[in-house]
Formats: sequence, structure tokens, C-alpha cells
Amino acid sequence: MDAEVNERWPTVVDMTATPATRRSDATRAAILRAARERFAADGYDRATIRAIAADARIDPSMVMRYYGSKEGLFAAAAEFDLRLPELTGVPAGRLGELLVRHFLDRWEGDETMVALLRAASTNAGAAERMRDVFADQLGVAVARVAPDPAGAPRRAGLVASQMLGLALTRYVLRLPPVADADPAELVAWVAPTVERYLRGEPATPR
Amino acid sequence: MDAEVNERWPTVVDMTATPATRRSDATRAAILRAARERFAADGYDRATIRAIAADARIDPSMVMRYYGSKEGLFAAAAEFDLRLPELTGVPAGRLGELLVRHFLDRWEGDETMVALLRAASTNAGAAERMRDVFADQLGVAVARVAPDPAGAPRRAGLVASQMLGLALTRYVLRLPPVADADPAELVAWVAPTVERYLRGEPATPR
DNA sequence: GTCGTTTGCCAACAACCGTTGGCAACGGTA
DNA sequence: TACCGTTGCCAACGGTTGTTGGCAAACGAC
Repeated sequence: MDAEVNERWPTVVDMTATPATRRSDATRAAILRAARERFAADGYDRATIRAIAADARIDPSMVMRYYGSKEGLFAAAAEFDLRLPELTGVPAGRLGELLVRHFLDRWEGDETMVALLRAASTNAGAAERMRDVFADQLGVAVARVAPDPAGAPRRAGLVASQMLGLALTRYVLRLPPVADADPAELVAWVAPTVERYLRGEPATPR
Repeated sequence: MDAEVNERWPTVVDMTATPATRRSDATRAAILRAARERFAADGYDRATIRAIAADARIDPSMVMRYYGSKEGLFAAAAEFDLRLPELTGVPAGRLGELLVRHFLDRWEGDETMVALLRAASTNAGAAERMRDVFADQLGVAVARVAPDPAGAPRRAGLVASQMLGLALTRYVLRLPPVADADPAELVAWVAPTVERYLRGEPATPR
């Protein structure tokens, strides 16, 4: 299964006093950067190792040596932290605004999330990672501010549905009214939705 | 470009008095059904013509003859009509409920939409069709009920972001709190969001 | 300088893909 | 009957993919 990835330090003795640099680290980083770009632009299947290697100006076989397989490369490239701010103590009515603005900022500045989203449609591993990101990171953050502990997972799921829908229509599908909108305007429209999902009255089927 | 698809009637004379049946129609339908299933389950790239042909129990070359190319097959399989009901005249406060319920019903009963959604992440043609479906069908329906003509496209885009986000988290990512939820409960939670996007006060950035 | 490790490239493999052309069987028409 | 368009399968093509093994250069430790 695991292809004996070269991921350990030289035996016996360190190369330098500062432990964390090898000559190949620049190559590793270049591969990772090119991989994120390609996965974000093309999705998992269409992003080929050959194209990624060409972008990083190295041989395709280097990708295999450093990351073991295409799946391994993707796993490394799709490491993602939502970097959610602390939500407790945010004044009533400001939580939605804070969250929507944070998501938009986070996505504009880091294409990893778009790569993960594009890949998750066809790659089972990417979908699972997406589930983990939202269940773990968003899930626990929401649990700390939800008025009802039992309802927290559903509230988090609803927030995820709106935020991922926003990301899908804006960055992947590029639906014009959403893709061209000013971020501040999107925040103004969507914030009340998120606020209600987080702290509003539990909805009951009629 | 077009591969001379065999899509016309026998020359000179009809085979039968009823014009619309050929012996191959059953095969065509079987291909289309298998294609929708595969595209929905695997996305555009991973759904191979060979696999679709195997599901339909015919030779892969038949797919080419009847649909010209893989792109042509997808175009035929991803024909989709939202079948939106008439929205004008719906009493205030009931529009969101009606729409959310309609979308959920439409998606549970027809996997075409999921196929389109999965494929749209990596296939440019699928993304364009998705844009068209929501701009044309949802766009015009929303324009008839929006209080401000100029704001209608944005309102439609926001509704699309929430509805597609729901489809993504429920049917593609299968995020547990959304995928396992009772449809009625989802309607209760999401309907007010859609109602506000459709007819609420225009949001202004602060 | 010498030796072992690291870094990189090249060439190739096996598998799979969409696509094509040809050929046999069938089924109505005359 | 002979004929001709339709339906279907088979075998193969050219291209691309992930992946592998070997070899040459660069490098650091001694």
C-alpha cells in the first residue's frame, strides 16, 4: 500500500544545526503550490501529475518520490484549516456577518478550498475530507454558540449548505449574479441567514 | 465538429404509419438511462463510455453512433427542466416553502440534476448548462415575483446559492446532518431564507 | 580525494480511454 | 426472390494516464 515515501531525515546525523531544511524542500513546495493550482482549476481527474510537474518545472517521477501517489499528493495539497475565529462573546446579531465575511476572505486568499470543493464532486477521499472539515471545525465552533446542544449539528449543516452553496456558485459555477457581486453586498444578504441558522428559533415542520 | 450523427428518419418513406418508433429507440433509452446513472454517480470524467455501454448491455460503439461523442451523450443525458410552478399569486410568506419543497421533490425523483451538479465541477459544458438552467428558468420565475426589477437577478442568484448548496451537501457530499434530515424539517429551516431572498428588503452593505 | 546519500531526469511499462471502420445478421420493401 | 437501410458486435487505432527502475550529476561527511 504505502510506497515507502522518502519522508524521514538522514539517518544517524542531522545535515545542519537547523533541523528543518533540505535541499529538496523548495521542490516539494513548488510541487504543492502547482498541485493546489491545478486541482483548483481542473478538479482531481483532469489535473494530471504530468501537468503539475510541468508547472513546478520538475520531472513527474519526482512527484511520485516525494508524495507516493496522486492520492498522496492530493491529500497533502488539500490540507485545509478554516481558521474560524472565536465565536463566543460575539454580540447578538453580529455572528452571521462575522462568519460570512470570514469565509469569503478565507476563500479569496487561498485556493485550497476551491481545489477541495472541485475535487469532492468526483473523488471520495476529497468528499470525506470535506465532511471532516465541516463536521469537526465548523461543527465544534457552532456547538459553542448554539442555544440548543442537540440542535447544533443540524445548525452547522445548514450553515455549511449556505456557505458551500455560495462558494459553488461564486467560484466553481461562476453564476454571474453571485460571481460578480461585491463581497460586502453578499455579506449583507447572507449574514441574516447564517445568523438565524446559528441562533434562531428551531424550525418546526408544519 | 459534428460527427454526422444518425439522427434522421429513413429516406423517402416512413417505416410505419406511427412516425415516432424505431427498433433502436429502446437501445437509445437504455443508453440514456445508464448514462444518467453513471454521470450522477461518478461525474463526467470517471463515467466512461465503456461502463455506460456495459450497463445498457450494448457495445460502446453504439453510443458513438447514436450520440456522436461523449460530450454529445452528456448533452442529451443532462437535459433538465426545473419544472418550476407558477409563482405569481402565491400568498405572502408561502413562496419559500413552496420553492424549497419543489426543489427537494424534483431532485429526489430525478437523478439528472445530481449528474449535472457532479459534472459541472470539472466539465465546462456542464457548468454552462447549469448557469443557463438557473439564469433562464429560475431567473425569469423570480423576475415575476421580485419587488424590484433591477434586483431580480441577484435575488435569483442568492436562491440558487442556497438551493445548490443544499443539493451539494445532501446528495453529493452527503454531510450527515443535511443528508439524514427529514425533507419537511429542511423545508421548515430553509424556506424563510428563500422567502427573504425573493421578496425581502434589499440588503445594503453597512 | 572517496564514499554513500540525495536529487533529478529519462525511457519505458501496462492499463485505460474515446473513437473508428468493417462486417455479419436482421427486417421491411419491392 | 433480391435489395437496401438499420442494428449490433468485434478488433483495433492513437493517445494519455499513473507509475516504475535505472542512471548520472551534485552534495556533504570524513
